[in-house]
Amino acid sequence: MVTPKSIPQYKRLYEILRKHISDGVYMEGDLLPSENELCKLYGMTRPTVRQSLSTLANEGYIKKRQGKGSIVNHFPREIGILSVSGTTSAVGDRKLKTKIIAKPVLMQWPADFMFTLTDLEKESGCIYMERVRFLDDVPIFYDISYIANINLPRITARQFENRSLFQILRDYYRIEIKGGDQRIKAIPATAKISRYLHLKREQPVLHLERKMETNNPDLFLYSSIFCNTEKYSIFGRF
Amino acid sequence: MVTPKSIPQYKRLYEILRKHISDGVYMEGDLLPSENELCKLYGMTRPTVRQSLSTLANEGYIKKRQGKGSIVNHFPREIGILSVSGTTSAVGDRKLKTKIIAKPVLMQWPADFMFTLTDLEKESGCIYMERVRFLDDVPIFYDISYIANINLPRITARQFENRSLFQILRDYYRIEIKGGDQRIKAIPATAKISRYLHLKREQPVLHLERKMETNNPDLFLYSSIFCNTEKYSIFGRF
DNA sequence: TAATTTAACTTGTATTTACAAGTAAACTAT
DNA sequence: ATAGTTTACTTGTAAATACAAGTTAAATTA
Repeated sequence: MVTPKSIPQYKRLYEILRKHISDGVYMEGDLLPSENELCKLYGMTRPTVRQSLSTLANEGYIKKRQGKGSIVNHFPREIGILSVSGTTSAVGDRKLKTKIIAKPVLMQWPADFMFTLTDLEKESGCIYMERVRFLDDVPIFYDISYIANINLPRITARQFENRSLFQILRDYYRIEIKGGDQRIKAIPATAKISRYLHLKREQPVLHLERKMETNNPDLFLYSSIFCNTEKYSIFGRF
Repeated sequence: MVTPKSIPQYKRLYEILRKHISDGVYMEGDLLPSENELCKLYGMTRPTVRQSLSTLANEGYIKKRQGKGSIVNHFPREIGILSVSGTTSAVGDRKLKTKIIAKPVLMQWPADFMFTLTDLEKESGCIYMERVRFLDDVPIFYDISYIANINLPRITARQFENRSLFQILRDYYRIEIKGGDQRIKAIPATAKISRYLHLKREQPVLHLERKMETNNPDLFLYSSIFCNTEKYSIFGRF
C-alpha cells in the first residue's frame, strides 16, 4: 500500500512519537511501547518501526536498552535549532521574542567570509539580515544570517518579525535543515555586541559560526551567532 | 555464519571505512564504493551495509545522496572526544601533549556538583583528576574529570601521562563512551584557569560541562573543561 | 548538431523471516 | 526465606527480496 501524502511511514511514526515526547505524553524515564507493540499499533513491520526509533535515538529523544526498551530522555527547549538550558526552571514558548536589527537585503558576500563558498553561491550574492532574540525580555542571541540567493523569490519582502527564519523557509520554499557544522569560540564582546546584548564591553560571549545543510544540495544557510551565556547555557548532545 | 570475535558485521565494516576515511584512503569529496559493491566486497547483504553507512553518516563522516552515492566529508581532528579545527593548517598527532596537574585520587563528590547523581554514584565516591592538554606546546584544554568509583580497581595507580583517559578505560576496563550531553558557556578566566592556560585574567574562555554515557549503564564520566579558543575552535556537527 | 529519451546506475523505503542476547519477574529446589 | 533456574518478555543482528525515486551518461531522435 502507498501512503496518501507520499511521506514515508517511518517518518510518520517518528513525527508522532517526537510530538508525544515534546508534549509530555511520555515523560522523562518512561518506557515507550515496545517495538512489537508499535508494529501492531501503527500497522508497520519491525524494521520500519526500528528506523523511526533509531532516528529518535540519534537525535537524543530516547535511549535504547537491549532487553529493556526505549527510555525517554529529558530534552531541553530549542530556539531555532539551538538548544538552550536555563538556570531558571523552564523556558516557555511564549516568553520568546525576536527583533529585527537589519532587514533582509540582497548584497555581495563579505570578502573574508567565514566559510568557503561554491562558485554558484558567489555568483548569486547573499541575503543578509541581523536579529536579536530575547528570552524573558533579556537579549540572549545576536544573529547575523547569510543565505545564498538561490531560488528564493521575494524573500526580502517577507515578514520576519516574530516568525522563525527556518519557518519561513519551510513554509514558502519547502527548505528544511538537514544538518551542518559549527565552530565555537569564546570572545570578548565588541561595542556592537555589548550594545545589542546589554553587556559590558570585553565581557565573554559565546561565538558560533555555523554552516547549515538543507534538502537543496546547492543551498546552505550561514550564521554567526553571539550568545550571552550568563543565565542560559547552550545545550547539546553528542 | 558467526563472526569469530562476536563483533557485529556492520560494526566491522563501519570500523574499516572509518579508518580509511581518517587515514585519507578516501579523501574529502570522494565517493565511497556503492552499497552493492560493498556487499560483494565484504560478503554482506545491503541492509547490513546500510547500517554501517548510516552510522558513518550520523557521525558526520559521510553524506548520502540518493541516486549518487556516499560522499566523504572533511573531518577535523579529535582530541579525546572533542573535535578541534585550527586556524593553522593541520593538527598533527605528535604535536599533542598531556600534563597531569592533579593525579587521580578517590574522594567524595563536591557538594554542588554540576550534574545530578544517582544514589549508587553518591555512595561510591568519585575519582578526581586534573589535566592540561597542549597543542603545539600551547595549553588549550584544562580538564577536570570526575568518575564514579564503580568497578574500576586500581585506577588511581595507572599511568595517565601521555595516554588518554578514554584509552585507559577502554583498554583496562572495557569501557567505551556511547554519547552524552553538554552545556557550553563563555566565562572570564579565573586566576587558576589563566595560570594553566597562560592567559590574562578575565580573558574569555570556553567552559564545557559534560556528562558522558558508557556501555556500563550505571557508569558516567563527567568533565568540566576550560578551553582557550584564541587559536583553535571547538568544532562540531549537528 | 542539439535536444530529448532511455537505460543503467545510485540510494530510499518496506516486508518477511530468523535467531541471538540482554532483562526481569515468576518459579523451583534447597 | 533464599539462591538458582526457567520463562517470557525486550532489543540486536542479519538475510533475502521487491520496488520507488533520484542521478548521470549513453543512445536515440528531431
